[in-house]
Order: sequence, then C-alpha cells, then structure tokens
Amino acid sequence: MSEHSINLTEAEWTVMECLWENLSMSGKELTEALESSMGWNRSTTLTLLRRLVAKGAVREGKEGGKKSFHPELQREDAVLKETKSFLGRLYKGSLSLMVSSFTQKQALSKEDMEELYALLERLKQEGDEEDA
Amino acid sequence: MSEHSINLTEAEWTVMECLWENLSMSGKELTEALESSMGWNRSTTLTLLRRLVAKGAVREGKEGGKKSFHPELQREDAVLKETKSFLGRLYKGSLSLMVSSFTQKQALSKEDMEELYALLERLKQEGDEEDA
DNA sequence: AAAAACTGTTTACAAGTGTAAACAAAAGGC
DNA sequence: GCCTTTTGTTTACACTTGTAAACAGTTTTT
Repeated sequence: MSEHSINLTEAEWTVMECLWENLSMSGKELTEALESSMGWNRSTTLTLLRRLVAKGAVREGKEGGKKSFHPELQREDAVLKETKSFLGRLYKGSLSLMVSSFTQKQALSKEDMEELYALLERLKQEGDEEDA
Repeated sequence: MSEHSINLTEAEWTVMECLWENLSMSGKELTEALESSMGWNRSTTLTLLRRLVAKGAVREGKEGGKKSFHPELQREDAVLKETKSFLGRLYKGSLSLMVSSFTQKQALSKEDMEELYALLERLKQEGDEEDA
C-alpha cells in the first residue's frame, strides 16, 4: 500500500472509472470517451488527468511518441476508503446499521433483497464451516 | 417530501448532526457546542448556519428576542439521499454488491458481522412470513 | 446613560473544483 | 521543408467551501 491518502473529486472519479475499465488509454481515447459520455471539452479531461497525475492516482507513460495513462491507484483501495468514510459519517461506521436503515426505508429493490439473502446464506455456510 | 435537493457539505453535516440531536438550539448553544467539539470560531458556525438557512435545511425562529435554530431537513431524508448516491457511484446502486465487496475485503468487524447475520436472519423470517 | 458583553450581519479571503480558452510543440501530409 | 492536424502545457476564471475578522445592533451592567 503505497498511496498515502489520495482523495478524488467527483469529476476525477469519472476519469478514474474510465481508466479502471481500460487500464491503459491514450489522451485521445480518454478525451473522446469523456467527451461523448460526459460532454466534456478536451481541455477539461486533460486538466483532470494532469491533476490526477499530480496526486499520484494516475501514471503516464510514453508509447511511441504519444502519452498513455494508467491508473496507479487501485479501484478497490479507493472504494474501500470511500466506503469506510461514508459508513463512518452516516452510520457510525456500522454496515449492519446501514443495511437495516435501508431495508426499513424500503429503499431496497426486490432483486437486491434476493441477492442479500443469497449472500447471507453463503456467508452463513462459510461461517459454519470455519466453526467445524 | 418538500426539500427538492439539498446538498450538504462536510462542515454543514457537522452542524446538522448537532441540530438533529437537539432539535432546537440557540446560536449560543450551537457555537459553543461546535467550538468545543470542532474548535470552530463562533463566526464559522454562524456562517454555516446562515448558509444552511439559505438552502432550506435549517429554519430559524425567534424565542424571546434571541434566535433559535431548527432542522428543517430530516436526517433520514438526507441520509437516504446520500446513501443512494453513494451506492450508485461506487456499487452500481447495489447494496448487496457493497456488502459482498466489503465482506470479501475483510473490512468488517466481528461484531458487525454478527449483527448482519442476525439482521438478515430476521429479514428472512419476515419474508417467509409474508410468503405464508 | 456610558461601558461592557452578547448576538447578529457583512465582508473577506485562500484553497479547491469544474470548466475551458490560449498558446506551444510535435507529427503527418503534400 | 511548410502547412495542417494532433497532442501537450499554461493560464484563466467563476463557484464552492472552510474559516474567520469587522462591523453593527441589543441587552445587561455598573
């Protein structure tokens, strides 16, 4: 774990998601992708990229004259960090508190509910095996 | 649901949490509370309050000359909104995806795990009853 | 009532963020 | 080797956010 504590802004997340999907992209690819998906001007994307490089979330390489960009920060790490801070802020750091609030609010789709069941079953089994 | 789409900044959340706990506070109480818990200057708190009033998250009343502040935005609503946007951004809107990522990352405390078990057990039963 | 203390309003200002124009350098076409 | 297109770098600028000083109006004390 080398990244001390990189914080991404909303717009930067968008760029990162793009990079996480592709792992290596040229400036052109990125600017085009984000132009079409976000309507961003070329310059906007490039600026964001520069900032991301500055904060160590992205690394740039040179492939045949042109630059290429690669995510340096792992999505998993970023997501975990965000999640923890989110849970901390709103649910006293407790996942189960979040789940229960959410279910009580009926803010849970049928499918999601089903999946949660299934997930529980699996977890339960794993737990039982460990105990055996 | 009257609040269109109030967005709270980090600092504003802090103020709101304070208000949600007490429901009605004088400026003095608030500034003191936040001075001691956050080290904020009186002016800082008052500025935040003013902004919160401006965005409709707080209502101010007059009790005996002095002002009083009340949360207008409900915590539940704010939390739900945040949660949805959070899940959307990081977990394709899926709570179960979040739970499973989280458990896989072992970023879950023993207690939290237990609670989740219990919670889901309960949910399951409720679901079964409904089916019956 | 003048001074002191308290409460409320205006103004400020640096850092961060979204958004992009302008300018410069390099590559490609003729 | 120039002209055009593409790629890369600088500069800009308004809006938001955290943080607070300054100033003004009120209430309480001597």
